Amino acid sequence: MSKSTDELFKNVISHAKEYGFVFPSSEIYDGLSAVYDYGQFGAELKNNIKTYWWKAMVQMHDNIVGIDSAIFMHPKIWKASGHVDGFSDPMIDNKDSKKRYRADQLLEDKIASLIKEAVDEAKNKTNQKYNTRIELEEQIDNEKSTVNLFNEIVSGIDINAGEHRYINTPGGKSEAFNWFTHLILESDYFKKAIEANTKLNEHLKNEDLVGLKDLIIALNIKCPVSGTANWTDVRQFNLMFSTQMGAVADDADVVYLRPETAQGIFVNYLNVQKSGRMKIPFGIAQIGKAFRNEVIARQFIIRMREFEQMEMQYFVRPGTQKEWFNQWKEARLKWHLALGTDAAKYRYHEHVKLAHYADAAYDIEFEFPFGFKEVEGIHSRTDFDLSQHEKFSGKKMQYFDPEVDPETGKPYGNYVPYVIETSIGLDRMFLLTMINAYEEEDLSTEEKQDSRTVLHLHPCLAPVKAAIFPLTKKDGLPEKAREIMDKLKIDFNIQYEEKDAIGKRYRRQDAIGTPFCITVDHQTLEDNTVTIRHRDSMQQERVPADQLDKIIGDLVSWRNLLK
RNA sequence: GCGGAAAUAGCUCAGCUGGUAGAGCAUCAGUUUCCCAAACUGAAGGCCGCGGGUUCGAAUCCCGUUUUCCGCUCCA
Repeated sequence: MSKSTDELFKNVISHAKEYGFVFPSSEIYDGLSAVYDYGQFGAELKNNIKTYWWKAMVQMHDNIVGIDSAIFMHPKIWKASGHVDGFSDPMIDNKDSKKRYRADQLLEDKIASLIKEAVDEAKNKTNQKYNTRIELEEQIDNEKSTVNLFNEIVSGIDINAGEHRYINTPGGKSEAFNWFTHLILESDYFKKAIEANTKLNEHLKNEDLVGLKDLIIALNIKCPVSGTANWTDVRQFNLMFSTQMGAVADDADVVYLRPETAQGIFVNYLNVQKSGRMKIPFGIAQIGKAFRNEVIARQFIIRMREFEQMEMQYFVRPGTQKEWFNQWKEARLKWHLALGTDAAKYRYHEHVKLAHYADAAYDIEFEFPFGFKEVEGIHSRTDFDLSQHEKFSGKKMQYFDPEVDPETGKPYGNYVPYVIETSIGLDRMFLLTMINAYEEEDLSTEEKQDSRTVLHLHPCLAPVKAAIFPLTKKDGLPEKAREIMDKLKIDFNIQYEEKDAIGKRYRRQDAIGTPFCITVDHQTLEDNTVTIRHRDSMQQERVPADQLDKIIGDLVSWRNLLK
């Protein structure tokens, strides 16, 4: 990060606070870490971003509907979704290097390296004994594949039955290969690894943090950075917030604050499908808050404990997920670019390591001053979520598809739909919009140094659509200006200002991104025309006052973004 | 959570080797002004982050603490 971009980010943050966009939460009580409040203009801007999304997703698609599900949900939902297990990681710190690790990953790595020792040893011995060259294929001769090999051996899969996957011997796999696997299974390294693996799984299952630490000590695992085994205790990091439901403390059940809005959609999939008579493919959209106890939550509103998501889950026929995935990937980037953002600031990032539920995943990333960061994710979630809920709830999540498959000539029939998810972080989108709009413009001439800070917000998103100024606050100009404002404020968010020099008022509106300033002068009293000044060009034009609603209406119309 | 830095008016900061708290902008009340900031007069605004210690005396020195920033660690 260069000095100047670093500076830019800081300036945007202080601008956001100074002009009523974003305030630190509970500031008068020293603040609450990683929680922020949206101020008077921030709330407007945020609402406008939501409206843009909702219109683009729901209003513009006749097969997508929106819901608003509760933040509290049945605790079993989070078991089904995998959040209860996946969202609480055992962590351990090395006291010398100050590095933090996931305890389970440290152990898995150690187990993998033990297996590798066993395999290498067996390989060498086999090569000696049979005077042959057994080579592990390249693709499995690394740690990850070693773990796979290990898992297959452990789970009793007969590797002899497989193809030439593990061993590449010129003379076939028969005797040398058997000897090789025999050596592995007999190896002390391997036995140690199996034992460690068994214990690891046991401790994880029982949430035995002490056991995990003991195991790390017993295996003499060292920090890769400091090289010491000077570890802290293993601690549990719960990434879900919990609270109690029920007024009487004794009877209260633990419920979680949802860590994502998606599950609210999945558990209502049947309700929406039936009550709306939805036909596949169809989508369910939702905007709502979600909560995550991040280990480190920083960098302003990019990572908050309480945040808002705009998600759409698109239910499709199995086998068609790839096409839909690609289609939504394109469509979502278009939504971003329609705002006029420089396309070079966006990029796709493909997930190489996929989540347990996904068969494809792309992020849309934006170049923030501190680097490219995910703003939106498009994930192909397969039928994982609905199948899980089918399993945990016992309710059938199937859809009967009466359409005829042209290949078989029969209807597609019953299936659990596949899901394409588009999920955008509203707060990140907000920050992106602010950063992208923010400019410190140098307006200096030879005679005079001058500058202005301006938010080049898209007129559709601007918190205030227009400001009305009487040129001076006498001669009946304020009255005339208020008269014009009263007509406009029915349709638009309007501000009235009469204090300070006209130039200063223009600059104040620039700072909050108001696209248009309307000035009432003496000529207005004569012929009912006003000047309208455009934020970005600073150019003025004189127009009839009674056409303002149409002129402004056209300029801030959603048509400009959605067409 | 660890390490480093910082915290003084709404904002940006000054305040020396301890001696009663300062500026500019912003705000408020007026004056001036027919189109792009910083014109004139006046007013208000501070437990110098919080707690302790040293001292006759602490914004200033010491210790602790909180918050923020910058790194590291985590993030389907």
